[in-house]
Amino acid sequence: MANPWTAKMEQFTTFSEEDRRRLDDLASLRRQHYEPRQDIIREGEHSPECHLVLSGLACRYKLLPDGGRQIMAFLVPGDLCDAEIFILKEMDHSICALGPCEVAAIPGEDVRKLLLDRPGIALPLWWGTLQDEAVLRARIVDLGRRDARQRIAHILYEVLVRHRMVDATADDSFDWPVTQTDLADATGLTTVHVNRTLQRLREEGLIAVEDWRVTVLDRAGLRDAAEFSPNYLHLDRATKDPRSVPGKRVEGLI
Amino acid sequence: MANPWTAKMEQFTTFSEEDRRRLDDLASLRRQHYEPRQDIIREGEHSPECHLVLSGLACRYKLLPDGGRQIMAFLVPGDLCDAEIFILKEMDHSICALGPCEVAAIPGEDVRKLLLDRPGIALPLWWGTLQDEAVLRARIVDLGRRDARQRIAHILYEVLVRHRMVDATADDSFDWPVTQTDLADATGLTTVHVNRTLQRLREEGLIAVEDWRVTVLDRAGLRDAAEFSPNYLHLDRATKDPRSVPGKRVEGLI
DNA sequence: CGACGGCTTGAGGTAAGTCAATCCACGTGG
DNA sequence: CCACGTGGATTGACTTACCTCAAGCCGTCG
Repeated sequence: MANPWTAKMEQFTTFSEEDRRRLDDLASLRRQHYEPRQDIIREGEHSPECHLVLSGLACRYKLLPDGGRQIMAFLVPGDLCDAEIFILKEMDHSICALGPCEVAAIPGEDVRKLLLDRPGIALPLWWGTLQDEAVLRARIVDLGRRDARQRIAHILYEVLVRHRMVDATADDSFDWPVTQTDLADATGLTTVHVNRTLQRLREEGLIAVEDWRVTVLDRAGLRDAAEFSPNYLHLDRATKDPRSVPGKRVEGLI
Repeated sequence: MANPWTAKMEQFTTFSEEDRRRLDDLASLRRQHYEPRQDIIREGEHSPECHLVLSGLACRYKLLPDGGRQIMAFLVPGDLCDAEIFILKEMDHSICALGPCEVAAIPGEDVRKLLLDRPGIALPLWWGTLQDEAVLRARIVDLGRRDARQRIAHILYEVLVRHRMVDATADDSFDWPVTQTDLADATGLTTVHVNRTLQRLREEGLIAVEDWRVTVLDRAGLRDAAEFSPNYLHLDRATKDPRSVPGKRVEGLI
């Protein structure tokens, strides 16, 4: 996977060669490796650089007074962990690598410079944050109005789509270094109930889980089980610039 | 209440006279009135202008295939409804006025011009969207890991704080044109259960509800019931510019 | 080998849901 | 002035999806 950051944004726009080169530079400047279960940034901290997931799976989470944990979002390659550090004094939640992760640390200063030099980049960047926000809203709908089976199906289907968005070679499976306890903390359920619900999705022939990898066996079935409606990902390309290269956008994602 | 938009952003920064004047102009240019239960913008629509709540209470919501509704956020004066229209082709959710609302319709073009003319406004504007996003995450924690009493207490306490943020004269009560059915759709509960839970909060002497107005009788008690932690609102002012007027920020919010 | 983390299973409990009726304030039309 | 309809709040009786507790299983690793 070349640069998942540009790949993600190219669902929305087409970059000039120079734009893409500058983004690639930023993404390869300071590469970091995180071990499974290692925090990338913690609640209350501030960092002069923001973090971009290059490979692996991470999550946004918050710890509760009673020791509980709520996972608010899964981060796939191409997602920014903490764009808020440009503005806010400290993080109001933490980010943790679930499996082994490659991460680019991007100095805030460089992003500011890039936005000045290459004004065409601001919009795709903003689009990315708006998509992230829409993903949060989708989670709210899940937690508020759907049962366990729908919640889990929705998360899995969404992660599949978001993976395929940044990796045109991906098939219907993806790495999933997520314990059932993690999934419980993301869906607002208990481990026990997640276990029984996953069993059911497997029995129904919708998914298979093996060796920390999920395979979607019946894409339409899983989509229906999740009542998945893709509009919130805003994958309809906005710019219709006739000069632009047609190629990059991944088709047939949903 | 003068201009709730600047009042909100002044929790974060201090504007120059000229900045404030320009913002005031935008907020008063095209004033609209919405009746209770009237949609301000609907899922699937696009609008050339974005909407700012000047007075009243509105909500972000999404309709589900089965006819259900999930309210994802309450909008108080000073909140932008649909900043995404600058970027995205269409809304992925709807906004509805809960009570009578005064709304400013701000042409996207004017915002772009303002950002170019007055660069100092970009950061406070961005801060606003980041706060909105943090409010969404708080809702996820609520829905995922808290029981009915905590959820309702948290929403009420948060709305109180956000009101006080934009209205220094506000006491411990606020307009609440929200039916128990609305509150059920926001908390992921049923009307029946919301009813019993509200009764309990009243019996405990934490709140009183009368004539579409909530009065918080025991602020500390409600805060504890909600396990409210204010850090996600990022009310610690970031800029420490010594030239700035000290006055505008509202103290003792929490 | 034992310890451990993650998965699985069973039995029993509870917060919240469902269904259905009643009450009350209101607005409206005859 | 009253009968009526309506939307919202309230209540009771019953059901259920999900939780709790507790044990057992299995592969991995030191």
